[in-house]
Amino acid sequence: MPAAFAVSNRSTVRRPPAESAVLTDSLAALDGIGAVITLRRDEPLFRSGDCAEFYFKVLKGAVRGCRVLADGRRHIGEFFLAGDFIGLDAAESYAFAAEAIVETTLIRYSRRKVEALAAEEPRISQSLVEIMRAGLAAARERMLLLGHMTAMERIASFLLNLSERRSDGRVSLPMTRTDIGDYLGLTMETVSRAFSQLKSSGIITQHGLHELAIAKPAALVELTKP
Amino acid sequence: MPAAFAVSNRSTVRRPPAESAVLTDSLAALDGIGAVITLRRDEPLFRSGDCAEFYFKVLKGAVRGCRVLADGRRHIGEFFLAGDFIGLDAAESYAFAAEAIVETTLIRYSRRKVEALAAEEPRISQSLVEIMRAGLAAARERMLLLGHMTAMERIASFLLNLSERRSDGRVSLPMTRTDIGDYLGLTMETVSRAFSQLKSSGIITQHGLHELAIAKPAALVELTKP
DNA sequence: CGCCCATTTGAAAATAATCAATGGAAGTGG
DNA sequence: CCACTTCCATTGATTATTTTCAAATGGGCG
Repeated sequence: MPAAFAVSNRSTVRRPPAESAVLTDSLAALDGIGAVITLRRDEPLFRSGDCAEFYFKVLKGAVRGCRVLADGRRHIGEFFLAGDFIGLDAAESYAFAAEAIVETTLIRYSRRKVEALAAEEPRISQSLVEIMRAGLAAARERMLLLGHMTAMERIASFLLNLSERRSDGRVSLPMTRTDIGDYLGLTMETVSRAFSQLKSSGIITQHGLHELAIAKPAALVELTKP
Repeated sequence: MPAAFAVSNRSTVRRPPAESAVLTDSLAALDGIGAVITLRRDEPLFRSGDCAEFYFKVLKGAVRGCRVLADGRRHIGEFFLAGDFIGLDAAESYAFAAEAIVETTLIRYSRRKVEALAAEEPRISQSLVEIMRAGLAAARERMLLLGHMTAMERIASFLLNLSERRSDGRVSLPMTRTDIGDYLGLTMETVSRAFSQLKSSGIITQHGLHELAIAKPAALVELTKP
């Protein structure tokens, strides 16, 4: 039962520039058939099990893709930020719920129309396969992180991934500490302690609760490998 | 940098019977263009970074897909058993190394030929996308397992997944305890202790080191959820 | 038959989770 | 606009699970 996943154009996965240009170009053709929608904080985009009628692209804001386990534990499979696609990999229904973390605007594409376009334009279906490949690669990186990294290594990797989405060495964290914990397989307290430690060692500086700057990127990279 | 992944026809991912029939049928067309190869125990199929010239299908035996971290820790991304495809999702080069766990026979397909076939036969490329979707879904399940499950929950899930590949309630474990640990994000010792506990509570019985039977499947299912 | 390597088991140490309390920011309503 | 309320974040102390270190057992392969 496949589900939603994210790939941004400034992807966290390194890819030859030419290829991502192709990807951006051919998918730009989709924008004509999309409708813009807006979600308020904590508003659901879809629920797990809903018929997967649409694809989405985040324009502004942030969305979390999450599942709730039998005993109440929550797992966040993905954060979708500006530029990310949601639901490209769904089968008949979504396997995750998606909720806005902050006020968010998205483009909503009819899956049916996208598939019709893709059938005519091989370049579009090729782009979709590329996006799935990148999603798979990202999922593998995360498996490695979740299976073999310590708390600090996970936090450091997480911050570096987010920082790749901006050019100014800053990181926006619209989500709560609990969200981050559920994403990294840690508790809120462990996340908070790691942040405090990074602050006191001068590796990061905080500018409001939801924005911070990476003062020593090299030191952070060191922390990702033990 | 995408890599290899596994999907069997008796997939661990539940899918409507009609769909998997389509998948099996259209991919059977590939068998004509494949060559059979054999690997001895611990022999590499390919290394990380090798040009991804081929796809493979396991006929008999078992293969592990693994990466080695900077400090020597090893991560196993996937076990490929009979029926599984390897390398379908690779880009230009393989992102994982693949090694035979025991003596293994595979079919080797030229990637170029498969892609030519897929370009002519939309059903084939559709099947490839389906396989990638299933691979992505499996990767998500594993992220959940690695991020939010205890040692015993991981072992129980692992054994149940393997048991779905056979109809007789038995499980073959061609890999070592260390392999299993590297796959589940645990140490060899923790894996061994969990097995001992399952044996002493009568949930599993051992028939040789590399084969066991699940005596109380329901009890094992209970252990996957806390 | 014997050696070697994987496994099992035990005890100690470390990492992260849990429990608990305080502090602070954001949002609500008067 | 301010005060109140609520939720989120931080910090501390304790507990639990898993890892690490170490030794002994056992099976499989030559």
